[in-house]
Amino acid sequence: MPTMSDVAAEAGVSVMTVSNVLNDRPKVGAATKLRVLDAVERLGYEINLTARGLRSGRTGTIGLIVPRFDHPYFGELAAKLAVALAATGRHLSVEQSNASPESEREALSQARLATYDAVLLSVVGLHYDDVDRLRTSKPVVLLGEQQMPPRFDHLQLDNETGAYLATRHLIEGGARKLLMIGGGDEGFPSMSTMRTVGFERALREAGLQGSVRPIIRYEPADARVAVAERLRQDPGVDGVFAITDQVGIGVLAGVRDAGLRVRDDVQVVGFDNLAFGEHIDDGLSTIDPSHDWVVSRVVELIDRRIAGEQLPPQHLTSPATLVVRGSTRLPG
Amino acid sequence: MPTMSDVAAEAGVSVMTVSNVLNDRPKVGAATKLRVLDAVERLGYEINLTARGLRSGRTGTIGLIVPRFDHPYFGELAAKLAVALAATGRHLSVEQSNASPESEREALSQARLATYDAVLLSVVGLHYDDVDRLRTSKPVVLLGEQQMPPRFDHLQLDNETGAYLATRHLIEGGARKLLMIGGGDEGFPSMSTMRTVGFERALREAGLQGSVRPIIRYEPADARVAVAERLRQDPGVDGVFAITDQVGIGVLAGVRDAGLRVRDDVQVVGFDNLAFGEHIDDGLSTIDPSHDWVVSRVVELIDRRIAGEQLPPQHLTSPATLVVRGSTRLPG
DNA sequence: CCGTTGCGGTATATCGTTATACCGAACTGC
DNA sequence: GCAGTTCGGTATAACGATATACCGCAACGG
Repeated sequence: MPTMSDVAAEAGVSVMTVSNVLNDRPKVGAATKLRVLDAVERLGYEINLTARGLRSGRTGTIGLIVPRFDHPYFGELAAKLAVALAATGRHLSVEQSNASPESEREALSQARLATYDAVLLSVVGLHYDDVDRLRTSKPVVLLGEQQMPPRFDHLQLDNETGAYLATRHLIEGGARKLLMIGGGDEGFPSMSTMRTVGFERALREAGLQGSVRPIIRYEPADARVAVAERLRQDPGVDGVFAITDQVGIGVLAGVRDAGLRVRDDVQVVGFDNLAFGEHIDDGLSTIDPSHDWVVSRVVELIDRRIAGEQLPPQHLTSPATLVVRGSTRLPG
Repeated sequence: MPTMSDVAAEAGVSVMTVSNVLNDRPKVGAATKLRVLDAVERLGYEINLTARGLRSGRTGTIGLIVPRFDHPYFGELAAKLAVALAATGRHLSVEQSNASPESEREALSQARLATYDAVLLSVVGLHYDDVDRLRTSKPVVLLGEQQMPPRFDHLQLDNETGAYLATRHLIEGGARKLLMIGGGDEGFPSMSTMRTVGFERALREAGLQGSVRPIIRYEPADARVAVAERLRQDPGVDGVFAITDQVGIGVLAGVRDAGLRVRDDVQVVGFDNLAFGEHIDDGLSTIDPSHDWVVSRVVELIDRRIAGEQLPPQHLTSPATLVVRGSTRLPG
């Protein structure tokens, strides 16, 4: 592969001039510019990003580290981030943190982080200490609902309000005996804790009782079994708040497994507004996490951080809004 | 951030010795090794991957380029690849090719590809010429159903057999008037063409007629409208082959929109075996693309390519198997 | 006692860029 | 006519690793 020197020789100029042309730096004459571009064309030259990165310290690439690739939530977020970053001339590269314990350490190592201009770290499933250990010279923005060291920029969702809205919606649609699948107070303000708090606030406000059935993994299969079992034990349940849409799929299936009808017998609402929710059964009502809001904040924030702007750690909370579909009843 | 020189100074050895220790190269004494590791610890040194990459030409990272992050098919494949690669000490980094036309060019540029030890390129949505233009010194493995330049390693699915199995299964369950949603002969052996061929082979074998309703985007929403419309025009349809599971979701919804029952009135089978298919309604019957098979082939192949082994371009076809769930009837 | 071998370790060049400083020629203003 | 700018361009030294070649010393065989 040709290098910049080859191009310089071909065009009869110095390497710096080639570099200047390729980076649109000012001090280069029109005629020279053409000669260089011509030589680039003839040799099929393309820049070596590794060398550029080493010398300049910038790579043009933003890293996004997610716990897993095969969860639609991250896929949908990543897709939107990629588009938004592309618009600012940056490039998104996504890594999975929990392919193995070993690979998690590696993905979070200073060495790996340093290959990016900035890192977006989805903290779901990470521990406070894992993140606190992070040493890095590059900007890091945390994403997701988990308590984390305050020295980082951190964007999260308004879990409590979202859960409150979801639950209130169930109640307004006539539910009187409510069940939350997933969730439970974990003793610190995690996603699970905060959504449970919101669930309980809505119940309290309405003077109703409800119960929480925690599950270990937020997977459809686990939720399905848990909800079916519970509905058989406790047939009066007429409203289920699923902690995520992924859990919600399982809840819909579990309601059917128990021989009941979604909506008419048991209303169901999820959380996350994943794309498939629109087409499952008559649609899964849910809480929208405002990905677009998050994405534009993130892009703005890393722009400023990369530019070296000094500002205190930003802790932002994105709004949660209710999306009504066929798994719940409208009030009245 | 400390560099290798700092560590060398701290330990009272040369940089090469530090490098030798850190890379587990033989020619270093036990005592020296300890001194170096100790210095590394004290300084909190981590290697600069960019510098290593520049000098050695290897990065330890494999790139996976997918058309979009927000499609579960790629998420599921990427997750399995990440795990399998982690086991061989490599690291997976995923990029999206179609965030914008601009970013597609960039993702496929020699410059970008050169930052990886090998590149896995999902060719769905790419044109023959886009891929044919690819110039790269690194191994590239193509993934997916699309006709592509034969000089590349290429893994695809046995689309024809998969579609045949799906269709035969519908027929065995009693379907007599079949409809394929998505698909159509595109004039070259694309995924759409091959799945359509398989569909038609099964029909021919059974002496039945069927029709194909192409759709532009393989999205639930488009499929839903298309299938509902068709079922109203043509009420006798009792079996639908959806070209993908994603389309299948839409078909299930469309069948209900048309006032019919999935399975009892209209059997439905999809393709891809996406995770959510197990929990939608009573489960969506589908064709499994043998991701595990693909993943182990890919890992093996890039191992050999990276080792510099010379072998002719590998064109492999993964087996397709039927997964029966609640959207179809068992024969008899 | 001397040539050889092997072990532990080092000096130096190099990967392909960009940052920095500097330089010569042409132009400007007075 | 000369100092001061501006413009176009270059030489050189990094960035932080690794590849290569080489070196000193102890052990060893004959």
